[in-house]
Amino acid sequence: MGTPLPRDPIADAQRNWERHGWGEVAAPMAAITAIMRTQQILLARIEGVLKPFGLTFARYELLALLSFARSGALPMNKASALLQVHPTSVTNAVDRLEKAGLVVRSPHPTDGRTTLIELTSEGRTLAKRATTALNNEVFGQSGFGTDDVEHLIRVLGDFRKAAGDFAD
Amino acid sequence: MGTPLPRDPIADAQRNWERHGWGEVAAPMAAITAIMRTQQILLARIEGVLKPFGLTFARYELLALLSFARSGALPMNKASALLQVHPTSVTNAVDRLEKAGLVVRSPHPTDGRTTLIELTSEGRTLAKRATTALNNEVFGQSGFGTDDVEHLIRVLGDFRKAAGDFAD
DNA sequence: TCCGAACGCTTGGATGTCCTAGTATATTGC
DNA sequence: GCAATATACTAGGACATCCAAGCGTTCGGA
Repeated sequence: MGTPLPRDPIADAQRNWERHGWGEVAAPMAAITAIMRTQQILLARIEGVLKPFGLTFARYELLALLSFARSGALPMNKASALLQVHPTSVTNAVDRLEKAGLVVRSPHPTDGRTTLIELTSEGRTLAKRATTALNNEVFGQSGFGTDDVEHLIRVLGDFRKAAGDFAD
Repeated sequence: MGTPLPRDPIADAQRNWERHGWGEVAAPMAAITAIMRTQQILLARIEGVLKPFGLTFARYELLALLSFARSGALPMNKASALLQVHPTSVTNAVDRLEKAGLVVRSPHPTDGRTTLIELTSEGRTLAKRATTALNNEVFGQSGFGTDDVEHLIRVLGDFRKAAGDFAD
């Protein structure tokens, strides 16, 4: 977005919270705000890597999910649940992926309500290439130390579980 | 989005990554994906609390920022830099806040290019009330332990600094 | 058996984010 | 002093997300 700021704006916000009598919740506020900002940075990096492939993160996630499905196909509601996004978001992504020839919609063999999303061979190839790029350029250079990665996985996993994402 | 999944989809993705020969980057991938999902959950909670006030998170952030400015006013480019969003996003937020009577635009006294955003008294009052609600209903019940909060602030702070957010 | 409730997907609308381009004002350099 | 460059904001467009509604299909209890 531009040049680095002279000081960390989130640390400033934390101090402001404390100064206004909200010391009790200043730290969680800062942590949550940091998560929001970190997500924004990571998303920008990911989108940057995917752009040459004509993909966005939302579309890539769907392609990757399908590529791990045994048959290369999944019902739309299943994809919605696994990606944890609203069904209309999946409809949107499938529309565009289908237009790009990366997936096709097909009717469910036994349930007339359900639509299956199926990877085309182009889709499978592109998913592989995009995954390689993301692994090399983003996940392989996350900037997080090994211990920190483990800690994040644990802490955020507990949070997601408590939020009702999964039973496990 | 619905019922909890039987298993953690991110842990599954991590296993898929390992199974396909990407063991080296499977953990960072899982950590990053967890950050994306956690952000989504937190944002939904925040928006839920702000909805009764007629605010979204983007608009709230701008109100809060202004409420901490000595004069209750900031140039748009300053707000854009501090909130770390694109200038057009600030334009968008100000348009809506101004329509709601919470802020007003005024010309900069010495620089004809610059527009100042100024809190109205309604804006200041609403910011206070919304902050109280967020502190009580979100930040005060984040679900993160004290140690984890400190760890998140440190790890994500290092990450943001390395990403060029601030010099400090 | 059959009708109401539940489920699955899509359409339309509101928001937010970013990018690109355009207009106006300031600053800089010759 | 004036032209070239830089800065500040806004308009228009592409995407993504969610919610509310509508339509068709399936399930379940009387």
